[in-house]
Amino acid sequence: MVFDATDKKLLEFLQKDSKQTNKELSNKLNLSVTAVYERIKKLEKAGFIQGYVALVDKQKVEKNFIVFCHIKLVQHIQEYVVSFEREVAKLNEVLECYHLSGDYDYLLKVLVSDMSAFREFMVKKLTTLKHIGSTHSMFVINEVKHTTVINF
Amino acid sequence: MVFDATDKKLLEFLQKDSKQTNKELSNKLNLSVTAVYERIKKLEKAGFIQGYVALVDKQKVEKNFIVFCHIKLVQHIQEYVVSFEREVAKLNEVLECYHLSGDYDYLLKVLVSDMSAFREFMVKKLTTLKHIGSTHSMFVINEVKHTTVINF
DNA sequence: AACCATATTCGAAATTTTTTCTAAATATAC
DNA sequence: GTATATTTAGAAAAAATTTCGAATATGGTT
Repeated sequence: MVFDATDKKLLEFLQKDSKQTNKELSNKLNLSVTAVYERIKKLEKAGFIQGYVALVDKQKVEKNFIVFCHIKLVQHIQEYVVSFEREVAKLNEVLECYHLSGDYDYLLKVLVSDMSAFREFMVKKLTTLKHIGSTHSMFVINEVKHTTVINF
Repeated sequence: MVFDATDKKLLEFLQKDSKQTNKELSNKLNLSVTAVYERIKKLEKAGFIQGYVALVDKQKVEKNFIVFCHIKLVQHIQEYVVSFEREVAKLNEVLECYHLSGDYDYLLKVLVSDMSAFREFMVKKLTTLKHIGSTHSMFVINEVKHTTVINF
């Protein structure tokens, strides 16, 4: 599939605001409404666009306490890895989970309402997962930047 | 503003797929199309919904190399903090930046195409920022989970 | 350069969705 | 219990998306 400069610009715009009309986009791209429409469908079908979502204000819904958790597994065998990854992905509080190089095996981004909710999460959910060795938590004092926009 | 169980469900649906029509949402919520419409407008105006975006597949656009960077400032004075935060937020490769408690001051989530692009980013952009003391990079082997959906 | 096959583009029409409007129903406050 | 908002619903209007056929451009081949 061809993916030209116009497609790039289109993805740029849609990543910033997906509620723009095709007419608005057609003006910005100097194209017809239909051309914009066809390009978007092409990008969707080719899998460039994974989906469209509403972004919710964390503060408004009282989920404003972010914690990054480093996690080591007791042992690095296949079965433990697969099982841990499957179970951790199910936890709603875990927004992101990465398998890392370096001293720790995993990095989790956890979102809860406050410190007491985090304690609850640790005791009731995280530490009850099988095969976990040690954990190390880092608390976020301030979110300086957070974007879903990928530049390319 | 009142924010009831129906609003919660509505935000849940919109966080997963913002391209659903109000008619589809009205079926899921047992409401009329207009009721859904009014609730969405209310949530937008009250700031619960920050915006609507398209999510792009990292692999497709060849930006699939994630690095978490810990950063220490040379000194923790107001001027350095403000200046660093302003400058780091401008960098396109930096998707997220957090001011942290603990051993390191900041945690950055950096997205680039590959290791050589990361080296370029470190040398040309990150380490040229003023007031940076030390950095420590952790490379992502695998993204186990990544969601923009906040559960509440 | 001429040719073909494939892609993309355009404008108009058809369809669908959003938005507005009015009135009825429901809830809230006094 | 009555008055005042707020929410809801259905219909109509406005706007957007989607489809369609034809024109234009693009890339590869001879």
